[in-house]
Amino acid sequence: MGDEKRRPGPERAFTDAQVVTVALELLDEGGAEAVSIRRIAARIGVAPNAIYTYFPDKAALLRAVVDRLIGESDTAVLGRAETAWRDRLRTVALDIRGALLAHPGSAALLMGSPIDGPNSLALGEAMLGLLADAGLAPDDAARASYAIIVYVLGAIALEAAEVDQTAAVPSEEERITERRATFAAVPAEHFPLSAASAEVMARYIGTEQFTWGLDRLLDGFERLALGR
Amino acid sequence: MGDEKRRPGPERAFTDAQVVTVALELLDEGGAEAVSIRRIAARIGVAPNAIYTYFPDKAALLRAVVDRLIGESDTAVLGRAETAWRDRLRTVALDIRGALLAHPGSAALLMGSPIDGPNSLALGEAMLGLLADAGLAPDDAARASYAIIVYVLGAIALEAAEVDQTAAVPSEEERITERRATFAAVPAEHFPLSAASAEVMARYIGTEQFTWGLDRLLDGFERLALGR
DNA sequence: TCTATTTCTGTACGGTGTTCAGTGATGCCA
DNA sequence: TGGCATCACTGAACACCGTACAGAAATAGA
Repeated sequence: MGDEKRRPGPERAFTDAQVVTVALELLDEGGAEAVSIRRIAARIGVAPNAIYTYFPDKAALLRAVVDRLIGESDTAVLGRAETAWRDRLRTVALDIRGALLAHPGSAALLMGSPIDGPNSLALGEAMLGLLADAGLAPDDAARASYAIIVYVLGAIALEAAEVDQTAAVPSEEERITERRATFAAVPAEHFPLSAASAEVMARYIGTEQFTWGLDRLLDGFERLALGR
Repeated sequence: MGDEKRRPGPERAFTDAQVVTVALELLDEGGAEAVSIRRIAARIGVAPNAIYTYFPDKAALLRAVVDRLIGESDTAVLGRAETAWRDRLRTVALDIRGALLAHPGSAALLMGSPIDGPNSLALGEAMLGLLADAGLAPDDAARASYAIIVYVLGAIALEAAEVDQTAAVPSEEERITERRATFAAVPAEHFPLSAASAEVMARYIGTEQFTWGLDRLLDGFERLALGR
């Protein structure tokens, strides 16, 4: 691990970590489409193609950004065995949701590149341990772990799809208010059930809906663990 | 509804439906990034900016494409009351998954624009009716409906993220084989649980995993419907 | 000291979404 | 019937984008 500074050539003017940091800044300021090689380079103070010294192409850069995002959320609670497994899972799921929703446009990145960086692996490992604690057989634990990731990322992606990525993130309450206006226009004669559920549908993109669905999934796991 | 041909100006040389069709062709041939205004216009045989007569910007165009995709899957089975609600839901979920996975890159579009077109509304309405049949209270039915959409779209998005969008879609078995190679490289000393579950993890992107998670979610709904 | 290697720059290519100012065709109204 | 407002589309341009290629400067090891 100690191979510092042994190659020839001039000193590096910046680092790959710095590139990822700047990419995240741009993501926060202007959404996913504001993350461009040229803009990153300009902010670092370097020619655009200098970036290619560190990443083979833009896709690789975005993969690194995704892994940084995953690593940002605090997953330590997953291993804390003194807390009930259900609470630990809920906490981490909410934590990840919060971390990702704080960066508008992060969902677009998540869905655009495979999630297989080191931080993602560590998260998966922690969840496997937790689900084993919950009483699931190893294979079931793995399947359950992926189902949770699917649910969490799906929820975030759908929430993020509605946010204007070029502006600041509105609060949850603001976003719900806007949706209420949308669903008020649903024609009751064609879609009676939807019209009657307009209020609940407006709240689809809220924390309660998120935990409601998560709890149903966890109920399903529990039934499996108890053998019915 | 009968306002055909009353405005001045020359006849339209093409239709918005045609634009969506061509966009889908390009999506199938070259993935999401092949869908460009200029390419669509070229294929129709028209100047690029002529597209702006029909759509205010590219985002609106993509929204129309998304709704077309949703409408492509056969949701008629949702209303067939003689089949058990669980089977109906499973069938439709699998159908949607199939329809979307047939178009590589469609997931990227789905996650990039809100899903509120007419076809999406119709799908939601059908699911509300079905979940009411299952014995859920109206509010719970709405929440359950969204939870399912979250799960289905999340699963598809994660599967699509791994596919090279510029080539033809590989078969499920091919994709799993590729993942097996990836997870064989997981270091067992750092991630023992993950390494032990490598085979299941390789199969995350398969039909069985998809239905496994869906069944857990449906189990959770059932528990709610039975009042425990 | 020489040489191989590495980092970064300048330049360029082919693409993108979108805007703006025309140009001609059309239906409506006086 | 003539005029006119309205519409569909074109040509040209702008400001970007990712990235390939060639070269210059700097450094480490021989």
